[in-house]
Amino acid sequence: MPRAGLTTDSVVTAAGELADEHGLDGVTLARLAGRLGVRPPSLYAHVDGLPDLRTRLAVRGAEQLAATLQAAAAGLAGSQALSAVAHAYRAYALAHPGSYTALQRTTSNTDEAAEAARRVVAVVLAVLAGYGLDGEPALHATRAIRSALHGFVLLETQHGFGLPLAPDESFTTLVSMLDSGLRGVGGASA
Amino acid sequence: MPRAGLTTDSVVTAAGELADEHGLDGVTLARLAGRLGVRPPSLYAHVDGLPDLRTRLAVRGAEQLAATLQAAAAGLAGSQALSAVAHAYRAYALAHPGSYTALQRTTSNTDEAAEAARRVVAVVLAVLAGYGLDGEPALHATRAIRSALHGFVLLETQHGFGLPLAPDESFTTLVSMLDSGLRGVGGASA
DNA sequence: TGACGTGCCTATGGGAGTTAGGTAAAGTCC
DNA sequence: GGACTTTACCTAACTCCCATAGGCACGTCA
Repeated sequence: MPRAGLTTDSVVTAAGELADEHGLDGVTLARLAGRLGVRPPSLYAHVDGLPDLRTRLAVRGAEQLAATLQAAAAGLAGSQALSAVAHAYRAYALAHPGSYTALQRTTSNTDEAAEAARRVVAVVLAVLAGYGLDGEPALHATRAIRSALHGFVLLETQHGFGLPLAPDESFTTLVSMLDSGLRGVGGASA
Repeated sequence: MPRAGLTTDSVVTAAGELADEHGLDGVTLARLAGRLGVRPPSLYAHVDGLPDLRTRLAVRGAEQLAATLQAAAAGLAGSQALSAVAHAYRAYALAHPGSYTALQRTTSNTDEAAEAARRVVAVVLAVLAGYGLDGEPALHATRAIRSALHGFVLLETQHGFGLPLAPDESFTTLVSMLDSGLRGVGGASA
């Protein structure tokens, strides 16, 4: 029997595809092994069990998200930067729902995950500088923005919006609320 | 052997406690049966398996949340109402993390779940009326508010905030951003 | 007091994650 | 090019979970 030629990277990649198709809970070692043409125990040579696999998915997702946001914000400032980052954030989550869920559900904070999270925060902080915010108030505002984007995307991907109302417009409303919210808070403290 | 005297209600209540202690994924029929002094199959007399139990947890959580928000908003308007609702929302999620997770993850939309969701939306819409918002813009704003609260609470309960920064202040920042965001959007369209 | 409904039980099956130990393919050194 | 080492993958087996089927005994009501 020829070897499948797996690596940790190819296993995690396949798991990501599985997560985007069947949801994060649909990622089982049995199904993943089936897709890779291998028996479940063989995966343990590349990944240390299901929790480790989930952590790796989360780290990969965080890194991709951070890179996406950095690229989106490049060369922009103020409202334009905020809007670009927000839409890039949402686009990533919609395109990779499984990875996004994984990245949210991580409890084990590895160094790589922390590093990716730091990059995301850095991008938002750079945007906030355009609103005259820095220091501790900027950190609080970062949390607020992150919360809003995260919540919206989660509700949207998990079909939490009951009403038949265009999500695009709702998202635009959210972004402009954040924009004027930042001007209100920033204007008071800057 | 004396009977345990279970009812559907007592089973769901115990499951809610379990969810708040061990997380929603920690709610297994085996563990639940152990807590109730009963064998796992006995639970099927009161609940139709694990998915049904999760749905019931979600419905109960949604009803409790709606009632909490209604009580918090009573007699208030404008910024005060917004702040009261927001803080009540966060307090409920922090006090009942398991139920809150369940209420978020529901995919099966029963009539009761829809009704509870409708009540939550109604409370927020009433608050928005104080900002001069109604109709479709109010619905979009409702989604925005819900997203922000939901995202914050999720990040907080799942320890998504890496930095050692007081969450209370971050939340206050979020609420005031929403407040000025609503004034910005509301003033433009009302 | 006897029959009935039903709450809870044991027994059983199937599927998932995980570990232990074996086999054969791929790489390495003389 | 042949022998040794490494390692990718396998089968077998264990545990824990959800779920179903069928049986026993408790409580009620005529």
